[in-house]
Amino acid sequence: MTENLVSAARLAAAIFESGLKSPAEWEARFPVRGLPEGAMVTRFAPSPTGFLTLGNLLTAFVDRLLANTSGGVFFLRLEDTDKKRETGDGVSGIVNDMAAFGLAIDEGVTGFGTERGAYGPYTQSHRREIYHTYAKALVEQGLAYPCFCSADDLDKLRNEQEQAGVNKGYYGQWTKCRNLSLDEQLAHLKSGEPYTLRLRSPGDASRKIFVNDLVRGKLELPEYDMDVVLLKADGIPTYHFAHAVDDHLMRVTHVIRGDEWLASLPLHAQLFYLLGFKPPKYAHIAPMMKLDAETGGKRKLSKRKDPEAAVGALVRAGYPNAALHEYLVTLLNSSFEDWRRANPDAPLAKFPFSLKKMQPSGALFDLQKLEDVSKTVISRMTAEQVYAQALAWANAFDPDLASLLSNDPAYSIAMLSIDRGNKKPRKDIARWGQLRELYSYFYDELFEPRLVSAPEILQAYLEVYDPNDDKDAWFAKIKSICEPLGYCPDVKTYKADPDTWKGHVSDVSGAIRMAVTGRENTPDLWAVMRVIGEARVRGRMEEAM
RNA sequence: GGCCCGGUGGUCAAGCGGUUAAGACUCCGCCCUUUCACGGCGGCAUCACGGGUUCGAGUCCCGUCCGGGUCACCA
Repeated sequence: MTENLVSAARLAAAIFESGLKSPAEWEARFPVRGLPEGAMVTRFAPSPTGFLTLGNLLTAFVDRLLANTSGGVFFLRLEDTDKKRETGDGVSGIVNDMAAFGLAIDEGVTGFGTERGAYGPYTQSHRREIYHTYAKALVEQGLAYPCFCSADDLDKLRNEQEQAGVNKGYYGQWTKCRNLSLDEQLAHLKSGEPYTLRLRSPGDASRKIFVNDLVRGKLELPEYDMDVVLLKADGIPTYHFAHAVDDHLMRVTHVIRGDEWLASLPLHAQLFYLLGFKPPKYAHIAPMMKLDAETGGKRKLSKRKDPEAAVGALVRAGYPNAALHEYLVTLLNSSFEDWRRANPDAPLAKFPFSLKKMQPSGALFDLQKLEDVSKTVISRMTAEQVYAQALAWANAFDPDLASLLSNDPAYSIAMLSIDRGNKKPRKDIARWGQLRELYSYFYDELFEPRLVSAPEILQAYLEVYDPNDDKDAWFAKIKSICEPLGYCPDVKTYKADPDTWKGHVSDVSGAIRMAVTGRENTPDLWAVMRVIGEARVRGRMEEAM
């Protein structure tokens, strides 16, 4: 036994550079966080490959929610251990998308090459020394060994296994490098051939382990028995090893990730155990899905195929963050809709979000539902809030609209106040990008005049029009011009005997609406006319005749 | 193929052995309404299938089928 340990120490010394810190030193440098009981530490750990979709953001959103509701910490870590996929600055896109989406981080990566927080570095490529410390410790305990198999060797191995109809992988009898003698290992090392560092797994696939997942509950899975690669030939860790080391040292309590990681849970459990770490709690959440137009089936939301689901595209379209957030919570916990109805004005953070209430299978990204949620969210805003947010959006994406809006703020706010602030607010705006189209007639620059087929209506109305009329007087006048022109002032009367009339009040007000706004569909006409003012009303009506 | 996870209306879903199987979105009717909306009411489910267990089963068990994931020096 001691003999073995001595060998292991010699092997470790031959593999690793000298002067490495000890695990204890890292432990001391990243102490357990002094957070109150129950506070959750969560992290979002994407690989830096550019922008994010709503689906990607789903896990980050859960992370943020959990940290918020528990008084914990949420940070951003970069998993840039795959140098083959490196694409320059893949960081800024992610940071920008998160910021645009309204997801703040407490610590971690803040931009290309910048970060803040006491548990860094938060970029894996800068943590090499730390990984090597722990890798060395594993080697010293005989729990890891260098593997000199080349990519070709491994291909051959897989072929053999395929032929034999047996599970593929580096395990059991197939582990060529596992039982090399120290002298053989040293000789290989000395020759300078590339090698990886593999785990000497004590697992036995015929045994079961029980792991707990916060979404799915208790899971029975086979023990992990593969000698996975811990350190690649370039000395950079694989995801699995980095996950264990980082989440332990960064004192993460809850790992929220896509359910594609479920299968590696036994490996991770083993890694934490062998490293002597307390494992975090896990929640594997299903990815957001999309109905595939070609196959007709569900498939994971993809950056490439679903550009409309990219965070940048959603923000550009003008969905308010609050709407995006509410939509996501609706997807996460369906009980949210009931809660929201009961607490229309409560902040989202007050919602008792529960991982257990999440559906284990993937939900479809539903743009219509998003639109509806967004309309409701916006309908509950005050005119001032709508103005501020719409203007901020327009400043970024539609400068012409921005100048129209800000030209006369009081006017714009008056426009946005129509049918708003009452118990049944109008639900017309789903995204700021619709504002230009929806409210165009309030601005002469955007107004598109339309000819009205019944000019006599306009003529008659112009004679009685008084901009100072209150709503009842206004409405009475509309009715008063109906009959002389052959229109029925009362809808029910009209319906009882439609043939004796040319139409009813709806046609009369419709003609006026068309002349004044160029639309068939607008908010309350009386209010619209008050806002745009007498001059415009008269001018447009005359023009429409 | 091995292992794992799922399967309640077009969509998101409640439900956890006894319910007329909630609710939301979409769609379609109707009602309310000066218009446009909002809102209200109604319609839209053989709970994947087949066997059990039970007085009784979306709800528990087994099998089948279907969907997804995973088996990399990618994450």
